[in-house]
Amino acid sequence: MTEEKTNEQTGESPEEARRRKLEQISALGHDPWGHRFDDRALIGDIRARDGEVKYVLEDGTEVDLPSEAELETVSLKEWAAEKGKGKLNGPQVRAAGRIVLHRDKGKLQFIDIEDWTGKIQLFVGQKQVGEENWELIQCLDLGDLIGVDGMLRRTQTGELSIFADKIHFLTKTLDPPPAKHVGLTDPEVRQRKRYIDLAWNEGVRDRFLDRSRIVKSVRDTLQGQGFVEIEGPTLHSIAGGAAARPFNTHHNALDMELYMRIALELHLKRLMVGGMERVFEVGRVYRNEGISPKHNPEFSMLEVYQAYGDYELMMDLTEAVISDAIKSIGASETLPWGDKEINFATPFERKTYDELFQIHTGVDPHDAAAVKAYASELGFDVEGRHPDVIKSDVFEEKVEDALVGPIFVTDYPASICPLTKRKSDNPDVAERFELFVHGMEVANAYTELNDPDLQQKLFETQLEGMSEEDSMAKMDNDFVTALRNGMPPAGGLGIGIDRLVMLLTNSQSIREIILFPLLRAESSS
RNA sequence: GGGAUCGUAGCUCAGUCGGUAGAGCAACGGACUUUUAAUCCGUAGGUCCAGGGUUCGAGCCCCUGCGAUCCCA
Repeated sequence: MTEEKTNEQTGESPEEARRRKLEQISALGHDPWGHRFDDRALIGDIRARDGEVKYVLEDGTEVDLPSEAELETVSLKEWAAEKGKGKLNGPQVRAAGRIVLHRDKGKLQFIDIEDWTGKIQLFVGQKQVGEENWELIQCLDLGDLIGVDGMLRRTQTGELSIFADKIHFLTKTLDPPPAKHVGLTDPEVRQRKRYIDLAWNEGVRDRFLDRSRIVKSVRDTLQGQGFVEIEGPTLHSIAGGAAARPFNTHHNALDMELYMRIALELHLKRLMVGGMERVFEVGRVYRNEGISPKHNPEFSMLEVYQAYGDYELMMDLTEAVISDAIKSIGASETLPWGDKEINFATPFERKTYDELFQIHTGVDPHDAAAVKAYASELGFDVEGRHPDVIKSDVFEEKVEDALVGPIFVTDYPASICPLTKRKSDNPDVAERFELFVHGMEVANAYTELNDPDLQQKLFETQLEGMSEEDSMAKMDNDFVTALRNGMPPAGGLGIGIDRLVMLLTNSQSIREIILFPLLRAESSS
């Protein structure tokens, strides 16, 4: 403690070193926080210009360079020696990006920079950039943002590189990056500090860019079929349209209890009454329930309604939306899913609820007593509960997890579908399907119920053994009134955007595809 | 809500039986004008998640709390 520190480098923390260099950058007359930097090309586009790099012989003849594959076997140096005396020439380029790797060879440095289209190596020599710029280059740290002007060429080993004429300083990074090539692994920190995860962990940024492409593709597919996107309210006075516990909130001026929406359904249907014949909304819904690898309290839903349609049409639409989304991220119909695969070739398999029930349980779905006995064996509480609720419990337990899919499960028991039209030849069966893939419910669709009297009755009917918050049957008089004004027969479809993105990007956790998933508040201690 | 596992340097991780706190990367000083996770020499860096307990002695054992991950409900 009393020992005197004789060496000025003693005890300097990474941050102190960076702050020292920040001061130095200012002292050299540069703004350590940078400024507008025009005319830079994206690194991906610069890399695509590799064909413009030529070997120019002394007589002025330009020779194409060997391909990347050939350079695996022959060094560029040997290749050039064979061609005769000459020099490499390429286009003048300007790039900007984050320093992700740094190899210091004294009077020569190799700096890898990255933007959101790719990485490229900078060849930076003291003699080439000049003394003044070289001093600035001594102040660079991993993570800093820089710009570069230089010629696109290849090094002796064949690596496509920008041979720097000048380095521009664009922004200092005070925190050191995570371990190179290992990155940030702690899942908590990855989510709390998503910026580090995005900047440094392989594939994270691409996954979120894919998410954006998928959402865009969904919109394009629907708009291409004449659907119109709308924005419904997120604050609802009745949390209807789905069976879920809502978040409660309050409007002060109106002194009114409100709920964050749990579904988009009922307002989109009101629009159908108003003559919006093909509408959809992609939006956030909020469900005050548990958090799991498949559940985040806020998530994104697509709901689509098509006048004069039905659930069969919604199956075709689901296939189109998913097929187009796969194309939009440049993927193929067969996608990896962990150590398994998913084959999204259309048409997807279709089987009825009862068929699947029979197959996976061996119990006759029409024999209520047998189903009840089977459920009892599985440990379900069966007394005083509606037969269809019992059947639904068994279905979720024994069938859903077993479904590999993609498979459309069709024709659900009507009593658990209060917003769905019944089959004209069988009022006990609802024209509904759900799409399952590897046990995950991805889509849910109905031929929409448009009979106001039946809708009112179903809202009034609580199924035995179902708590109010687990039930979709919540009276919404305003919605029933809307139906009295004539909603066309229609097909309606809901797709869980997050789950679709999970499946298409091989992400087993929803937290990998939601930028900022809900986390417990950090303790202040 | 229940169970299991985890929390150690900026990052990734070791830490034996309870006995002086360790490595790699990053950082700092030095050498190097064609490197590829560059290499080589040297230096520094710790609230072992928090609080309590047991003990001569706790990163390690016990309790409580906080946070995380997975499984189950």
